[in-house]
Amino acid sequence: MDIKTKIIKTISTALDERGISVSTVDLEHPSDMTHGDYATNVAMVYGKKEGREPLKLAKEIVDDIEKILDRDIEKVTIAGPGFINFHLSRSFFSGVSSMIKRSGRDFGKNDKLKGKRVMVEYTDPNPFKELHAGHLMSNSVGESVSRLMEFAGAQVIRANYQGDVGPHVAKALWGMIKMKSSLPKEEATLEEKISFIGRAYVEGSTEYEKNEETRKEIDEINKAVYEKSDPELMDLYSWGREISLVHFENIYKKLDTSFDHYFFESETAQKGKEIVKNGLKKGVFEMSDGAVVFKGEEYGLHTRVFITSLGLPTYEAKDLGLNTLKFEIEDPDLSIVVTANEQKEYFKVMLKALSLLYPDVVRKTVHVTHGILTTPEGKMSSRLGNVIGGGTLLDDAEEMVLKRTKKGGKFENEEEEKKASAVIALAAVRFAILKQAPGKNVVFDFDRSLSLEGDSGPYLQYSLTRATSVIRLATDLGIEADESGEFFLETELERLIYRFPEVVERAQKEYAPHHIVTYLISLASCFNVFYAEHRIADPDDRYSGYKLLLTESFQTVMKNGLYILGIDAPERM
RNA sequence: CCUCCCGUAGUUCAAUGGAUAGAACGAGGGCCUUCUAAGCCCUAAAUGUAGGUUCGAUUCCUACCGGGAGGACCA
Repeated sequence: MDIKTKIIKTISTALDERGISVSTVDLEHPSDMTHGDYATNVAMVYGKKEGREPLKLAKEIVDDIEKILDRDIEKVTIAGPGFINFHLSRSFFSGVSSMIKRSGRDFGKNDKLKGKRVMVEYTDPNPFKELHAGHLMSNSVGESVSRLMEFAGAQVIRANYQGDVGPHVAKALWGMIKMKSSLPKEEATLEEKISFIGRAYVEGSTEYEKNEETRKEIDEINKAVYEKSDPELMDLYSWGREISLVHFENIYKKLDTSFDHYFFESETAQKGKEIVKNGLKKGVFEMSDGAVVFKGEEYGLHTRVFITSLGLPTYEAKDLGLNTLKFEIEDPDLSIVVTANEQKEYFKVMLKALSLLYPDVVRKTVHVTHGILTTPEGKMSSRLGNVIGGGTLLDDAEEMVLKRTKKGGKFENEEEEKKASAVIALAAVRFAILKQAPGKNVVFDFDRSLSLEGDSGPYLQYSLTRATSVIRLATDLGIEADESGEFFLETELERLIYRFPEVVERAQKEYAPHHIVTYLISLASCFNVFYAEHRIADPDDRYSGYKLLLTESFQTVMKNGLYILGIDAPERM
C-alpha cells in the first residue's frame, strides 16, 4: 500500500470512529512545503456538516492518528482554519530513493489499463498539402498521450489518418496539370518535387475561388479521383501521393514517432458513404437540397452535410467510416482521436450521428483536442501565406540550437554535437507545445517560444545531463549510493521526487501532458538548487552516498518524465 | 443571431473549491581558481467588471465587457 492510500485510510478510520462516514477523503499536497507533504480539509468539510467545531474535530482526528503513526510519518499537525498536515519522515524519503533506483524505467508506471488495447490517432497531415506547424502540435500531443497510455500498461496502437482524396487533392492536381511544363524530372530532389506540389495546390485553390470555370474543372477532377476513372490522371495522382508520403515519413523520423497503422480517406470514403446510406433508411439522416444531412438541432447541435448533392462523401461521412473501421481492424478497448479544438463542435455532431448507429464505437471513443497555433499576426492560413512548415520549423530550431552549442557545448566531436542539437531542438519544440493545458491556443513566436533557457525543454535536458555527469564522476571516485541519509539536510528535491506517479496518474486521467511538464520544471529547478548548494561527488563527505542515491533517483524520474513528453536527452550538452 | 472555448505580472504559461495566486521571459542587482553559468540567489510586478453560492472562489452560478473558434454541400 502506498503512503497516500495509507494516510487516506487512517483518516477515514478516525472519522468512522466518530460516526462520520465518508466516501472519499480529499488529500492534497500543500502548495507551501512548510505545511507538510500531505494535507486534508476533512475537519472543515465534515465539521460543518456534522455541526462541530472544525478545530476541535481536527484535534480529535489527529489524536487518533498519532496512536498509529508509523515510521513513514514524522508528525501530524493542525494549521489554519483546520487543515491536518502530514509531514513525511527521513526514512520515507531515503526508502523512496532506493525504491526508485530499483524500479528504474518502470518508476511512474501503473496498471490502470493493463491488458487493454488503446488506439491513438494523431498527426493526420494531408498528402498534396504541406505538413505544417499545426500537425506538429497534433503529433506532440498524440505521441505524449500514447506514452501516457503505455505508462498505464496499455498496448498502444498509433494511427495516422491522411486525407488522400477530396477537394484539396483535386486543387493540387489541377495546378499540376496546368504547370505540367515545369513538372520535376524523376532525378529531381524530393524538396523540389514537394515544392512543386505545394505551388500547384496554391495555384489550384486561388483559381478555385476566383474562376467559375476552374471550379467546375476541379470538381470534375475530384469526382474522377474518387471513381479512379481517368488512368492518366491517376498516374499523376499516384506520383504526387507517393512523394507526399515519403516526405511525411522523413518528418516522422525527425519527430521520433512511428505509426502502427495508416488510414487513408480513400479507404474510409466508400465505407462512410454506405453507413450514411444505411442511416438514411433508418431515418438518422435525411435529404435536404439534394444532399444527405444530419439534423443536429434536435440534440442541441447543428446540421451538417454528410453526402454532397454531387453524391460525394464529405469529411463527416469519411469520419464515420474511419471510426468504425478502427474497431473492425484493431478492436481497441479505447480509441483516442487527437485534433485541433476548432473541430470540437464538428466532432460532437459526427459522434452524435455515429452513436445512433454504432453506440458501442462512440462509447469507447474519446476526443482530445489541442489548441491551434497562431503566429503573432494571427491565425495561419495558406491564403495569407503565413503558414509555418513543420519540416522548416524543425530545421530552423536545429540551426538555432547549433548556434548555441558552438558557443560552449561540451561535446567530444562534431558528429555528437550535430546529433545532440537535433535532440535539443525537438525538446524545445515539444516543450513549447506541451507546456500549456490541452485545448489552449499557442501564440507562436519563433524566438520567444523556442526558448533554450528558463522554462524550456533544454532546461530539463540540461539538469539531466548535469546529474548524469556528476553520477559518472562520483562512480569514478568510488562513491557508492546508499540510504544512510538519516541526518542529512532535508531538501525540497526529495519531497517532490516521490510524487511522480501521482502526477502521471492525473495526466493520464485528464489526457493532459502539461501536468508532466509543470512537474518536471519544478523538479529540475529543485535539482539545480540542490546541485548548487551541495557538492555531490565528494569522497570526504559522509553523506555523499545518499546524495548520490538522491541524484540517481532524480535522474530516473527526469528520464521517465521526458520520455512521456517524447523528449530524448543527450549525454552531454 | 445561435453554440462552444478563453480573459491571471509588461509578455508567454501554471494553480483536483483551500492556507501568503506559482514559474519563465523581459527589467534591475549579485554569484564561476571547487561536480557543466543552457545554471543559482535577491528586488519590483497580476486574478476583465458587477453581483451570487460557500467557513473559504482565479476555480462554481448569473449578467456585462473584451478576444477566439464553429454554425449545409471544405477539412
